[in-house]
Amino acid sequence: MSIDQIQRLPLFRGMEETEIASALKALAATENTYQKGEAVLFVGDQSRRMGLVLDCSVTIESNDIWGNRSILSHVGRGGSFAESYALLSDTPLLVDVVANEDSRILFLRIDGLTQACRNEPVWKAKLTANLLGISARKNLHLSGRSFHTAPKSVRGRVMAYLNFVSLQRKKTSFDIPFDRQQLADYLNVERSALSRELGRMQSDGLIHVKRNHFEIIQNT
Amino acid sequence: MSIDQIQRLPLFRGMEETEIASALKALAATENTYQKGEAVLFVGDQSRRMGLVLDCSVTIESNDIWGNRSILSHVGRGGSFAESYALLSDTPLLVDVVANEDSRILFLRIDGLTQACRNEPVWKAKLTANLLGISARKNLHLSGRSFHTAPKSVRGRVMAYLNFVSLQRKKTSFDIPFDRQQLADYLNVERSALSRELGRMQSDGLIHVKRNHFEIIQNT
DNA sequence: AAATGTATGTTGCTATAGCAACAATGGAGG
DNA sequence: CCTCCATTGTTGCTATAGCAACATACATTT
Repeated sequence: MSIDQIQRLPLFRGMEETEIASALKALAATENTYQKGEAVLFVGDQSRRMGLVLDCSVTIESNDIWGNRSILSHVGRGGSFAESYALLSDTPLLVDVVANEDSRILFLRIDGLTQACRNEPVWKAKLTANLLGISARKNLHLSGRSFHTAPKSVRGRVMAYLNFVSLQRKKTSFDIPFDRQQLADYLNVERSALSRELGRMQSDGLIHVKRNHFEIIQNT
Repeated sequence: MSIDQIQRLPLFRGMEETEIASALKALAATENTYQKGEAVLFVGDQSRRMGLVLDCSVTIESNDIWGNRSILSHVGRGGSFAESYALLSDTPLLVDVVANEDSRILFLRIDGLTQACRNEPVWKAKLTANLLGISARKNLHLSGRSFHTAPKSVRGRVMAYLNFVSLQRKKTSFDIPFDRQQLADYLNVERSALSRELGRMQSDGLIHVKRNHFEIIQNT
């Protein structure tokens, strides 16, 4: 991976090449690849390392005893996951992290990042600041998901989600990173109920759907 | 407020008295009081300041157009809120913050905390590190709420929540910080459906309820 | 203690989400 | 082009969550 690709990652933004090098060394960076569907981290794991998605994407999900999956979020290229668990390293994971496609993941050992030491290196301060921003953003994402699952009706949830994506992309026509089952699991509804409702919304003239491409039709 | 009370706040943990003084000054700390039910922050606000609960508690909630409330979290004494919005200061609030009782709030201007400057003062590094920990913890709380609202049945949600509180307090008998309506709004269910289900769970011998005191009955 | 207001419990009705089982569609590979 | 497999759509049944309206219990004030 080229250095300026790394510099573009949110985590390393604003850092000099030499600083990144020090950081990667101090954080015991290791890379790993995962096949589609393979678990990157498991419920119950106590990871001291956070993950950084170098290629493709992963899904953060919770699976209960009866096999019901609930998707908490989707992390794309450049995104990170398990920072919270790594920082609070005594807390076992409450979620699974699963590769969506064949993915490349960089692991960084960030416990100890919050232990202040004398003569702190510059890279550490920058990295902490970046991580703080990332954590803040993740908070908003998690809140976002709460909003998308708050409405009681399937239609309400779909609208909340599509509306959000549309605002984010600043387009009324867009792809979503989920297939039907995943979208259902993200919105906490039944797949068949979702399909049914999407059909109804389409005949009601609210949206146009094809596979994972959506278009929101403006009410004139 | 006495200095060692302040030092016990998670945000200022591990900081010397002089460091805290510098920090409070640099963060333009201001205090304010709110009456029960009064809004501390409104949806749409763009606050550059985070809030710190000095006394009593506040609720983070989202109210839709039809008056349906959804409670995202409960922040007690020493807890903080709106850090993410303050750090990402161009992002308008998606939630209301409401005082649960007559509350005292300390506001701190933390935007700019992530802008690195030469010769960073020690207090800044410590504060950033603390804030990172707080943010991480908040992430887990938000995930937690997702788990409590993931089950499709009212009973499932109640059990998920009570189980969690019980584990957290390490007791099978405890008070919860919500009244019925608030618990219903936290779990995203109807208050009457919640009451009905609590009754059923009681006659099924799963729990014992009185007002906001709960007891989980062990299945022998 | 009476009175008032708020919180909680109760209940019948109805809409709809979940479920299961099956059908159709679309893509990938031979 | 055909086959196979994964994804998506369809549909009838049933349980239950939501809703509304009312009843009861509890707390607070005078």
